[in-house]
Amino acid sequence: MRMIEQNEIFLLQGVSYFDLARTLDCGQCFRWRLCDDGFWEGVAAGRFCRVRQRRSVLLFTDTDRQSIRDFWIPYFSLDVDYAALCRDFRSDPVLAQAMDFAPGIRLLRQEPWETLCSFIISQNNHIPRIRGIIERLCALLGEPLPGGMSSFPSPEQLARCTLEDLAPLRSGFRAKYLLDAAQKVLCGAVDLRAIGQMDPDAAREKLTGICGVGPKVADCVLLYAYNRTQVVPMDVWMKRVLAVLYPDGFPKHFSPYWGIAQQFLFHYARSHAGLLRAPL
DNA sequence: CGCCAGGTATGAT
DNA sequence: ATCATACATGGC
Repeated sequence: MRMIEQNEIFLLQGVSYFDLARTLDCGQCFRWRLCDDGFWEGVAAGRFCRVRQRRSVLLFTDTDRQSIRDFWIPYFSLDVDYAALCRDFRSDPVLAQAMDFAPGIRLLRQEPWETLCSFIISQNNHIPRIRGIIERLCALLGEPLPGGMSSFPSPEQLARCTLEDLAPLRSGFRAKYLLDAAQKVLCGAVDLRAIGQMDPDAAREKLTGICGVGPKVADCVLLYAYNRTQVVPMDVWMKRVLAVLYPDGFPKHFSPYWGIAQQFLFHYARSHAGLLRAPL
């Protein structure tokens, strides 16, 4: 990969095994929007940018060279050798089919606090509605950023709120969970920095101490924010995949990376609902 | 209009 | 331990 600049637009060339649209639209993140001009715009960790893909080239605007190198490349996992990973995955026929159906999905490295809140909101909810709630949350409590979007509100900002303050989010029963998460993170009962140093079982134990955080939400945080690639969040779709496509369990061979494989399988399952819907 | 959603807390066996 | 049920809301 190499980066060149053409009047305010940064071009990242030689990008492979990457599909921007699928990566941003596969249910791991909720704050990116496709604009009419083909650019995706979004905010991550308090940074706004616009990005578009043309074959093996990524075009960035509203950011700078250093942010791309130090933040956006790791954010999109463009520093990870997916060629080797996908070659390995291909030895499994089910995974090969899922990757052929929708190649290029990469695991994002997202900010832990935002990821925690996002997946608290995700429970028993539709993806379009998850997006709406998060958008209203950021507009209500986040800091305005250049570009028109707002940052994700900090634990402090959220902890200052009452349930009534959060009513405009229309987040239903989840609002009290958000407040509990904010309080526990603010007072140090849950130390998001320390969780980054813990093994997945200890981390899961800590996270599920937050009201509204069960095993599925905790695992989403471990995978999508802490890059614990061995963790597989078991939602209804992955349970169906397991029951129908892997009746003898997931092959052990890829165990350090099953979380990444999960992304292809999750997307494949949702796109073939008819084949997988009935059983559980 | 009902059905259901990237689940979890709660109370009952 | 395991199992059923309620849960707020609105996209489809």
